[in-house]
Amino acid sequence: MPELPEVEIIRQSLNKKIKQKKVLKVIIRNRNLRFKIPLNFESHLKEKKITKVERFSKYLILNISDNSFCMIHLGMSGTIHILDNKKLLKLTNTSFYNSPFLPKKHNHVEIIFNNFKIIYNDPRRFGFIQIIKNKEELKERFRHLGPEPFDVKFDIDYVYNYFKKRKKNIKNFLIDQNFVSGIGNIYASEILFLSKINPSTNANLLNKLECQKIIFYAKKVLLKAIEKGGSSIQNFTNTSGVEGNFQKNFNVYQREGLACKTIGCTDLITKNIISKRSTFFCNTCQK
DNA sequence: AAGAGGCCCTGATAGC
DNA sequence: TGCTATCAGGGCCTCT
Repeated sequence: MPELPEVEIIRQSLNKKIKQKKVLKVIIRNRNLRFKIPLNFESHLKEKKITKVERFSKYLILNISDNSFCMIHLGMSGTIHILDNKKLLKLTNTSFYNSPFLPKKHNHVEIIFNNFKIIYNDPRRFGFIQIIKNKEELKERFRHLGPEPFDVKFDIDYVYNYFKKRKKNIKNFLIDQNFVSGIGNIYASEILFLSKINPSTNANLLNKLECQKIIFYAKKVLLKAIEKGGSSIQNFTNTSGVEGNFQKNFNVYQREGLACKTIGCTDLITKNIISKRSTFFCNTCQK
């Protein structure tokens, strides 16, 4: 489940690898991702340079030399691998695959460069790859998304006023991309734990101090996760050295029944289903 | 317009 | 052992 930090880690290594490189060929084995990959996808990329790789929220944005964009979303189980002439590099550790090697199944898209290729693998096909014609179209595509937690627009006035006129629990808002973009189910639980706010709390009941805490810890948790190379849900080891470590810093996520990490707290972590999503919290620390 | 719920998909796991 | 049911959840869609 790549969220903003994991996508940022992938962006960094992908940018290093393919910036200013020319696409020689594109192979598509399965067009049926979340959205069908259009038939002209291959010809659109062929013989063009990738000028740089950017990111917004959980979206990777490959800038193409003709001023168009190739947008990639990894959905829940998408991974990107680099197959070098000599070695295989896995750029994300968030899939359900345990193997550090290239999975045999579900390699849907290959983008081939001079002496290496990048491979998009996605067992559940919740991800997608789209061509965006120009900047205006890109802006339109992201129009519905709220600011990232790092955005100066994500401030106390925005958050407090947003909550004031709405009626939904805070957990739901944190994973609502219209409100704030980039946070998913894992980091939402972590942010609320650090903010000492119960995930079921109605957002319009939060005072300004609590809103400030959410803003502060949203930034802090995501930055820390990026610093740690993202989160690996499965505990595998990999020789390519691109594994994430943030899962070791989880306070609540997937820690149901384990001791709360707050010093002096003797409670156990609880799991609740909120709007069909598992939510982890400490009933004592998060009132 | 806000918010609830459904759907897409495969693999891991639980239960019989 | 082999079957079926359930769960995992991001984004988009429909309905109220």
